[in-house]
Amino acid sequence: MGHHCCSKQKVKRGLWSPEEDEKLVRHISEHGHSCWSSVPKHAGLQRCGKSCRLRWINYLRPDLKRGTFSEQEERTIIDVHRILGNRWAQIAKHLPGRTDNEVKNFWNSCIKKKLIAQGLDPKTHNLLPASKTLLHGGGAANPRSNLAQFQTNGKGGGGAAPAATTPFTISSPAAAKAAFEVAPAPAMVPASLYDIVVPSPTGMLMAHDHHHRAAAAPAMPAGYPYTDGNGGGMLMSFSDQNAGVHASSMDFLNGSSSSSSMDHAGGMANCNGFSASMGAFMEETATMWATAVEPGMGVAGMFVAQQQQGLVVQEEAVVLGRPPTALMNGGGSTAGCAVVDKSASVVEMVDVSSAVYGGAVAGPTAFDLELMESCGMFCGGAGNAIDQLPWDC
DNA sequence: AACAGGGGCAACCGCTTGCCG
DNA sequence: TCGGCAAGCGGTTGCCCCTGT
Repeated sequence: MGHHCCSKQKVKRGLWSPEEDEKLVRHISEHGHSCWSSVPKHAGLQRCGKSCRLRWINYLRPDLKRGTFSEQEERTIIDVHRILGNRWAQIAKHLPGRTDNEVKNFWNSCIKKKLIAQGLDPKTHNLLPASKTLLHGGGAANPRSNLAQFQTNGKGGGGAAPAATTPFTISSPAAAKAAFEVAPAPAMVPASLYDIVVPSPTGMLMAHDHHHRAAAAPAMPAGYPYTDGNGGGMLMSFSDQNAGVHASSMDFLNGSSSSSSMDHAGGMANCNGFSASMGAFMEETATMWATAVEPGMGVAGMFVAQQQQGLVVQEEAVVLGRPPTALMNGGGSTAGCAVVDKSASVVEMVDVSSAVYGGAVAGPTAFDLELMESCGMFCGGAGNAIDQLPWDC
């Protein structure tokens, strides 16, 4: 069955010839494509408008990158896919010059197989059952759960598609707390794809800030793009304009924070277990954001204060009662801060001049709200298990 | 050299969404 | 509010090419 638009006319199907390509390119460069259904007629093509549109978007557009995917692109796809699932168009938006079709094909033909080969379920990014059995067999007990363990013990795990594609499976603080506390020995996250291997049995995907926990923090691997080279890792910061300046740093690895703002931001009572679980969740989100945002995309979506310079700024802000942004002028090679006005649903980004961005951003910028929404952050979005978190915001 | 099988990729199909009258 | 149309999107198909036998 052809397209409804195709049924009205005799259209050619199959591969496009160079002549057809040339006609389409010439027509669009001269007249644009205000209405795709009229393009084939005006361009002199025996194709349906839909086919023309696809050909243009996936192949003829001048801004397409083409060629093999870089390691960074691959990592981005994996990280964003872990959050968004098979939303190829959304994923492709984080890869300039790549189309959803290209990303989808690359995933199906390459990444998917790599994940499976490493014992990961490409849908959930969890360890496959066989791998879990193998890895959980005699592992040493460690209360610090890694991502795979965290997800495995959440409510979703597998089964129905929505849950399966949802990277976060906390159904409630209590459930998360329980899941976290009874978590069996963690398994190592298979190496190479996530590119972060810590030399400890914890298998954490990300180290935490060594400014606080230098002795305990696992070192980040050399070359990991979001570290300071001193072993420091990710750090998330929150501030609440309603409550005055209220910045905090989160120590995800150890399930604690330098202030109570995590619970405050979550709109719930203090709960150590939840803080730990929430930390894992936020860490995951941070990973995705940090990886998904590419230089030069016009999107400065970073909710992560990075490395110790950022931490110092945040802490100083608390002490001085000044917005952390006021303390971030110069001196740090990498610093970032997000200011969140929950009541007005406004998120401002300020100065994220890190290697991640290639120094492309300076001054207030727009946060990647679309991505946040996709992730179901801040009670937004629908269809994501994270929505079920009783966040009061 | 011929054939079979598999992988990769371009294109298609059909459902969903958004816009407009 | 509803229906029609166009665009967007994800899943699937089928062709082509490469590699192994």
